[in-house]
Amino acid sequence: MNLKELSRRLGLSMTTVSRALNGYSDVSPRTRERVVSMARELGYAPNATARRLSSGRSETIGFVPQSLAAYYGNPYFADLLAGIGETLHAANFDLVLACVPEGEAPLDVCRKLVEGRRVDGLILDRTFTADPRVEYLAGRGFPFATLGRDRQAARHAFVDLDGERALEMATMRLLELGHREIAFIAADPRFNFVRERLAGYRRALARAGIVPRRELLRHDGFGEEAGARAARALMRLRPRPTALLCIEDLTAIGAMRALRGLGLRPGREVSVIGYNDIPLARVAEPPLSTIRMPIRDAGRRLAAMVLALLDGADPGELQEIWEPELILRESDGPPPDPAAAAEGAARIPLSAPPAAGRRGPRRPP
Amino acid sequence: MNLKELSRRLGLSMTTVSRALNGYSDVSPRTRERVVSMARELGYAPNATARRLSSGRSETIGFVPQSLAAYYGNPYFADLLAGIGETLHAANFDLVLACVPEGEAPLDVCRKLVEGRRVDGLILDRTFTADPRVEYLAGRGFPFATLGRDRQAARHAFVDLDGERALEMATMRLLELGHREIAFIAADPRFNFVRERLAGYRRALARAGIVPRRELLRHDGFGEEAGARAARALMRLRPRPTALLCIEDLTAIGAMRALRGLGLRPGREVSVIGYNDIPLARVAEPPLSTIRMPIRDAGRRLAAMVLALLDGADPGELQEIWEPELILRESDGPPPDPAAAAEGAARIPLSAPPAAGRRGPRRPP
DNA sequence: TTGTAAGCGTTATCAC
DNA sequence: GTGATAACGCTTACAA
Repeated sequence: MNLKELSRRLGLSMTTVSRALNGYSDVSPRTRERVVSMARELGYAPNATARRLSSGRSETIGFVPQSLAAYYGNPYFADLLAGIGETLHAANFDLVLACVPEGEAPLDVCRKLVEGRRVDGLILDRTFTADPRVEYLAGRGFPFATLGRDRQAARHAFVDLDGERALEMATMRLLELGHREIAFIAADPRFNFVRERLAGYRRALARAGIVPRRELLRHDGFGEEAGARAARALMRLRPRPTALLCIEDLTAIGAMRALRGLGLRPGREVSVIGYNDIPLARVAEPPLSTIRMPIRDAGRRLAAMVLALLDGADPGELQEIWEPELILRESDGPPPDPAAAAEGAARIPLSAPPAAGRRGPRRPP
Repeated sequence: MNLKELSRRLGLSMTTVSRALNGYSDVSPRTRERVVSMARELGYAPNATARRLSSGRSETIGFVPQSLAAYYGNPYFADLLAGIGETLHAANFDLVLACVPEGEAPLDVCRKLVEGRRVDGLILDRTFTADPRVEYLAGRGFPFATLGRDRQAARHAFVDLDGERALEMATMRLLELGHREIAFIAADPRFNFVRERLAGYRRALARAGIVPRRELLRHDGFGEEAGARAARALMRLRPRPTALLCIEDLTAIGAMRALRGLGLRPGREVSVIGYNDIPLARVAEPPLSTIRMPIRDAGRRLAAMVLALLDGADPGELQEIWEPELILRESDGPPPDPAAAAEGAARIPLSAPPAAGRRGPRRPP
């Protein structure tokens, strides 16, 4: 059953039927009613492909993850997609999920989608500071929105949590608790959000007059395993860090596991703070202090932004930096020996551990 | 740049250019080369929508999850999509992810996709025993494959782990360790996989001459929270179960957490076995014994099956039941008091706890 | 308010 | 080997 057949049966032209069905005003109520009820009766559904070709719109938005691998084992992916999907669904748009296969560049996937006119707009996540996907799309003026900023952010729509501020808050919290040896388990610094968070960490420390030793910063990656590995390495340092900031909750949960394995209680001997507030964070042991990221809402906004772009909105008006919220649970607390930490640790120089007796008191063995 | 313009520049007809580009044999090598190089030079990419309309194929496969909500917090979703996506990508098909909004039926989403001819085939997951999506699609002879069986499974392609066998193995393992009070934290029994696993549990128990008390079976749902809740309730039972089978790993991880909260060590006082072998299972505390589900491979197979269906394959030839593998880690072990468990517990009747002194010895308080 | 007809950019069917 | 030309099923000027 197609439009031609339906109009034939109604004794009307395709034009009139099409307009009746699409809610145009210049069709008589009686005709519309006849058309609609006959369409339902005959089970008519318009052919989306034909509509798309004719209208020049694909009614489809693509999502091109930086790497799906980054989401393996990561529970918040479904929530992001749900937010995007429900918004697109309401607008009768399809969501194409582009899975970038190992060894292929996300840029090539973007290209395929854009040049084949398979999508009207795109959503990107986990932007690199210099992101080839962004350069390409912004260069072409193609409608897109990103989760996270990058160096071209001024030119496109985005939603981002203020990661710099977030890590500043988390670091300040630890400083206020008396920590001085604060480590950061980060990830690949090509990710812009890694840099931002790092900047917040450094800023808070700098304000406290602390330059963190190089060894306190690690770029291990996402996921539990990476967090555990990093934590174990950090615990071998002397002086030993009394607090661990983690790039993501899974990292933090892995780190806490490693700590427990070493007989160190997270939140007591060593504080840990995560990022994202995944469902697991609330029920971790101990419940993880973290930064709340309303990922579902972010998905909704991203989809809405792309839709707005298609309606001619200005990308400059579609840039949102959300204020972070620090969720304090039980994985952070004062360092075990605040006096020693405050006195000794803060003056450790940037690179090598101090030569014996050269400066400052050493920690008790 | 479109086909017409490209052919004009080449001084060839659209027909020839189209055939040269699509690898037809009846075009001279010289012409093909000219066409291909000119196309690249001018950055020609065919309009997918036009191709789709003309060829009658949408080159798109849809994935309609039973409920995306079931995947919130569930880490294996990305892996499933990766498997589907990489296979489709290789075939130059798009993957449309249909997010079923709360309050809407997955069936309606299927309808929209099928009747609007937006997809050539579908993939479904978490089938109900009586699944409206399946009834609808099978009834129309639409190409689709499911992750999991249902009562119409004979009529369509599917991949499934043999859940009945899996739970039989898990239950037998516990019986061999000496457990007799074995609880099952299940989920909504409309899911066919819940029924299958339940059947395996019952079969193994029956073979050991055990009819489980009704209270030992719970239908709490997925996720950590549900698992924790169920475990706490089960631990209030007398006699107390010495082992917990869980419908999914997250459930099991939640259950283990609750046990620890009650001062019970998983793998010692109470054994726990999960299902799926998500990455978290390996690093849980203690490492979780579970059933391995190669979800990525399942995604790959499902996509390949739908593609095969489009090439005319017979659904009856595309039905795979995979043999489960029990992964033994540290969350299972003998019951704390095997003698008492073996003697007393097995004879508890099905429904109510025994009236005092009516039959069998009671457990020591 | 309704109808005619020209696209949309391909692929497919024929002739030549 | 190559080229007209007709679909594909819809939307949308424009005409009536």
